Parts: sequence; C-alpha cells; structure tokens
Amino acid sequence: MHKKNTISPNIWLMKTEPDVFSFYDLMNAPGRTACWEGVRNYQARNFMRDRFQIGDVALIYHSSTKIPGIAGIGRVKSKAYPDPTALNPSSEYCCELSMKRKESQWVMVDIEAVSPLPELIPLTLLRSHKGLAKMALLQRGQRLSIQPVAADEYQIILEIIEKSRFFGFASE
DNA sequence: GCCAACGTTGGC
DNA sequence: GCCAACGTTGGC
Repeated sequence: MHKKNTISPNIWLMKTEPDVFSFYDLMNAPGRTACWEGVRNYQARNFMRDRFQIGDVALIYHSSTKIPGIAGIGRVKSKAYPDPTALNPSSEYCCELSMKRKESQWVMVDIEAVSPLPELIPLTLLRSHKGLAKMALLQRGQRLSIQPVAADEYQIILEIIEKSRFFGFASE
C-alpha cells in the first residue's frame, strides 16, 4: 500500500509551450535550472505554494504544439517564492492586481532538468494506456497547467519511458 | 484557424 | 451570490 509521508516526493505535471520555453531550453539554462515564471491560475499557484516540496518530480509537458506530450523529467529545486514578473510593467506576465497591491500575488519555483526522455511521449500514446485513464491531463476540458500525478500513473509513465529507450514507441 | 470547455469578471 | 459575457487554453 502506498503510504504518504514526507520522504516520497510528489509527482507533478507542468505544462509549457515549447515555442516559449521548452524542456530543451531548461536543459540549456545555467545549472540546467530555471524559475517557472508566469503561472497565472489560482489552482496551479496554490499547488506550488502549498504542496510543492524540494525534490518533487516534475514531468515537463509540451502543450500547444504540433505533437503535445511529455518531453522530459525535472526536479523541484526551491520552495515557492514570489514571481516578480507580476510587478514588471514590461513583462507579459505583469498583473494588475499585484501592481495595485504593490505585492506579487503569484509564486514560482525553480525547476532543474534531470533528464530528457529518449523521445517525447505523445499525448496520443498516454491516451492509449488504460492505466492512465484517470490521469488529470487526459480528462476532457482539462486545462490546468500544473497537475498532481498519482504514484501509479507515474510508474506507468516510467515503464513507457523504459520501453521507448530500447524499442521506441513502435513497440507500443 | 476552429471551437469546446473552462476560468474570470462584473453587473445586478 | 448568481450567472451571462468574455477571455483563454489547447487539442485537433
């Protein structure tokens, strides 16, 4: 039985548009680490603020692109801290409410690239796995940019990665 | 580019 | 606090 404790890391799925910032950009960032700025959804923010722990796993997902899917694995390197772009008038992430209150209403975390996948796991492949049917990402109309991933779902994803390492997705 | 489905806003 | 209108997300 899975027992929740402070040792086992949480697993998160974090969406990004690769045209804006891809997993490969993260790989090439100094220290392979970047701050995950620009999250502007309360539920996603609250996950970072209340639930993110250093050492948590982050599955980096590419959205709004030709082949959406999981591109790489990252790790949470910091606790949540205020996202300063909310207070930057020249940033596309500038936030009116934050400006009015003179305090960022948004948070971010530092994410480190751990390893790219042998190949991107397409959304279509995730959909084809029965064991992932309840995964948040796959639910109709799901748009949340930061989602918790269940331990058993993560295990299935790791198995998919292991298979693709040797055989590619042709084996699926 | 379309559009379904969602989150947010604001009038009442 | 309701809910219609609007804006956004994101697969296709």
